[in-house]
Amino acid sequence: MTIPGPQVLLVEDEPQMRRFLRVALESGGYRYLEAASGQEGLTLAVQHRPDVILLDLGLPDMDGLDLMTRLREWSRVPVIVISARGQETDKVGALDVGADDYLTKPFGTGELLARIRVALRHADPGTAEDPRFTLGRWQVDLAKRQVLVEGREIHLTPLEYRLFTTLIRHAGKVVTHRQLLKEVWGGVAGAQPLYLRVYMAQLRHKLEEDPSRPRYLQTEPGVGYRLKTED
Amino acid sequence: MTIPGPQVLLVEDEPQMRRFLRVALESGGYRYLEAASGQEGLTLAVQHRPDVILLDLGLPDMDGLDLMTRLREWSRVPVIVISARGQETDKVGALDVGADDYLTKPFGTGELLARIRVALRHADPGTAEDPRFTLGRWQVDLAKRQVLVEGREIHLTPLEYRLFTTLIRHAGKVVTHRQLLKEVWGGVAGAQPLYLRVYMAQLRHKLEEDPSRPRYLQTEPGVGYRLKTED
DNA sequence: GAACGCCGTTAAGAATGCGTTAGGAATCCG
DNA sequence: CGGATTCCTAACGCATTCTTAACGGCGTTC
Repeated sequence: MTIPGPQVLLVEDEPQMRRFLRVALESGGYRYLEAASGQEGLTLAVQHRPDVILLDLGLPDMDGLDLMTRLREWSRVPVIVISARGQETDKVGALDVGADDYLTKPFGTGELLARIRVALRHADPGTAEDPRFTLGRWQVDLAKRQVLVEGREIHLTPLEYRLFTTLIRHAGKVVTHRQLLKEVWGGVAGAQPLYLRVYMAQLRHKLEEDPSRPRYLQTEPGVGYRLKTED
Repeated sequence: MTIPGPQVLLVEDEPQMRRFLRVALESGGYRYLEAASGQEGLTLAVQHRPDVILLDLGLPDMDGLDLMTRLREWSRVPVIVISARGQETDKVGALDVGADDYLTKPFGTGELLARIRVALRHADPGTAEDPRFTLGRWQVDLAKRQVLVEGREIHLTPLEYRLFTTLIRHAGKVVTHRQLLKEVWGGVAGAQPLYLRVYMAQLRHKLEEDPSRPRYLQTEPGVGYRLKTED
């Protein structure tokens, strides 16, 4: 399965150029949206909130700079201007009304895609919500290195956390003693299976409702441990 | 008199080009800083924290892409590459290791200045919007470089401020010792975890209500520190 | 039913990491 | 050049974390 990529809106009146860019963008993994006029471009921008806009300045119905100005009244979506006009005054004008980049035709698709990546990088720092691993009463935010049990934060020591996240990475599957020792203790010589018993007990105390009868942190006798996912 | 403008660091080995750009930048209202080699460029970046870096890829002592990579280990300062090489692979390579823009020589000063304005706009997420960070009794105005605790202004030394804002930028997340040392001390060789203990103690004394039991500036033993956000 | 293997639990000492203080070096600024 | 600020470094005590050992329960085997 593919995660739907960022959405790109192309505002361009020439059908030939649209076809060309559509292929480039879709094969680059982006969701594609197009408008043949400035009006349509504004409408689509409102409706779909694209992640990047590619804007041709030479539109039939309205001036590209006007479109930029109208757009910037309510949105800061990155705009990459693509234009046949390479005059410096054109570039400066577009950049100063809020465009983020200016590409002069003709340009290579490689460069275009690279500049789109830059634009997305700029926009990203706000939109990124941390992915969370959720199981029963537990919520684990791997980016924050934070473990919540029923919304309350639980403190785990470095080894506890590594053991827990190792089980999470292999959620549902049995992880052997040997593998756990390797991944958590990093192949240090003295690592013994005894450590696992001690730390699993600590984890159960901190995380399980009834530590003596664990619901998720299960033992596979003679083999290893596993984090049970379904119930 | 003029308010000191943003500071621009130029990394460029050709004296002629340096003279040309110096005039352009200073008459454009920017504070100007120059380095003739990659090493010097990195050093000046650490010491002066420029607002924008103009980087010529053709340096005598080190590859421009290496410089980008080293820089991006601890800083997100906008970098505009200026290069005589206009090949698409060069552009894509530079943009993908973290450059924000790529200008091919020769270029006009008007365009350069406009692209610098774009870069500054990105770095400062909107002068129209709050560059302010609020948490509990604290108010941080990142634009003014001002920290208020219950409305009273608290003076932080440069390193204290950098450490604090680094934690703010990763608010909620654990920032490892290594990462903090890189971002605050700029990857200088002698940086030791001891520094962090000393400066965290100072920050807590200046900012926390009960420095011995910090509410926000929390320690993650064996890992790093974190600015706890209430959620 | 005793012996054994495997696991969970607890606790205590060892090792490590952390907070704190303070003094001297380095730097900045007038 | 002198004073003030800021930074670096070392030392010490305390807290946390890791390691290790001892003991008891449970099931299986002989």
